[in-house]
Amino acid sequence: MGRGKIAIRRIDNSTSRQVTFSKRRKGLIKKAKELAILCDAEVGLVIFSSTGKLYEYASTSMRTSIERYNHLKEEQEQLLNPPSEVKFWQREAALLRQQLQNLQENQRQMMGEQLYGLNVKDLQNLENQLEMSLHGIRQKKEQILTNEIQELNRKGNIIHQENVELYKKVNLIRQENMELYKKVYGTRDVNEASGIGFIPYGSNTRDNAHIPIHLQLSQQQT
Amino acid sequence: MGRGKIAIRRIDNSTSRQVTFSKRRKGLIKKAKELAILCDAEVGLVIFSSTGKLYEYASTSMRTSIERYNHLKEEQEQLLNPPSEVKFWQREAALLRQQLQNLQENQRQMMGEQLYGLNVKDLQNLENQLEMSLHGIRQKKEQILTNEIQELNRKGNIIHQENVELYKKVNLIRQENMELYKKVYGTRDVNEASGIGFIPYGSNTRDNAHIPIHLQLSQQQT
DNA sequence: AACTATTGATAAAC
DNA sequence: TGTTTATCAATAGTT
Repeated sequence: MGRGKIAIRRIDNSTSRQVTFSKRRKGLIKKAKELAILCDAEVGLVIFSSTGKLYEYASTSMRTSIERYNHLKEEQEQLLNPPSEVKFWQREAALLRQQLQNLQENQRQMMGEQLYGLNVKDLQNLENQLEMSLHGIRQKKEQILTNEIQELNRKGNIIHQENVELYKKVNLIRQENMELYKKVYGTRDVNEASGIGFIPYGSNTRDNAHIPIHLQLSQQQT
Repeated sequence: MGRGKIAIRRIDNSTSRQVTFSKRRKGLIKKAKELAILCDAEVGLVIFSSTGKLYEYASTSMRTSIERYNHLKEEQEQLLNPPSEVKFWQREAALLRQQLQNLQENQRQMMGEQLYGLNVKDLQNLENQLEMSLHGIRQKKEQILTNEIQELNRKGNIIHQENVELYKKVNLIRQENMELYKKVYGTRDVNEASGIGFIPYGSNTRDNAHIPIHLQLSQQQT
């Protein structure tokens, strides 16, 4: 693919060899990336130029890929060896990897991706499952809210009770105060003189002192 | 590049994902090979399919490439560390690699490849160098041949001397024999009766018994 | 480094 | 998995 085709053998001219290296290296890494993304594969690529410079690409991380490669190779070499403890862990890892994959598959479908290949029944099941999940989640949420409201009501009532008690005390003290005032200044109109009036219980502007005050909910809604 | 272009994101359909994986994996490995050959690079490539299967390509060997990668990475990490014995060997290795490369370059030119970019003077030098080499080689070869010829001549002379001695002995014995024959059978023609003639020294068909026989050379010529 | 004519890779279909 | 074909992408040679 170019102005002309070239034979696949070492390019003699060092300049054009370097140019080609630069171009093709870029292309190779791009293709490696695409493979990893398109096909959900793990790709590790190292390139040493003829001058010893390193270029690399890894879809996850080079360390991880190399480790995985080494483990796999060791595994292959152990096919003839006596079954050891290693085998157990290898199976364990394979199992976990499988589980992880299933889980991912599931989650992808739950997220509404990767629906290709599912028939109506599958989709119905998925829908039902999602609805059940949703129902459970809403129920849980409502219960939490209900509990919180109840708790707030309880606290509100307690505070209201305290409030009533306090009003009573205040009025008692005012009356005592008024008696003392009369003894000191005579029978003049006490209210006008002091500016401090008797406040009967239940004279709030809001006429709701009997019912608990509904406090603002502290929980944020998502 | 295909019937239609596709977005670079995970392919949902697992069947076509596998098909694409197979095709692109093949293509990627091909391109990796080409890069290695065309540009004289060392390439290592590992691919794990989403099912965990390993596919790999290495222009030299995967172990080698991984080792080289690890060493290089360690080297990079040591840029901040105190200069150690490792540094020395790293430089040594770099030096050797450079030397190796120069040598390869040289040899390639000596082999008549990679002559691009050389001017007439370079070419003349190269030619002179080659001619000097050739001269030395021929001289060496001729000396070996000369020595061999001398040695053969020496051996030939010895054999010839032995031969002469043997002839003399044979004739002496024949004469003894003839004397005995005469005593037994009288004066009849001894030669016709026995069929055994007197062979005088020097009566060879080839009249070269005096000069050493030039034996066939055992050395093969290249 | 930018530009194209070409070849090569590959997506889709079978 | 292999083959075919239409199309897009990579790149060899050039400026």
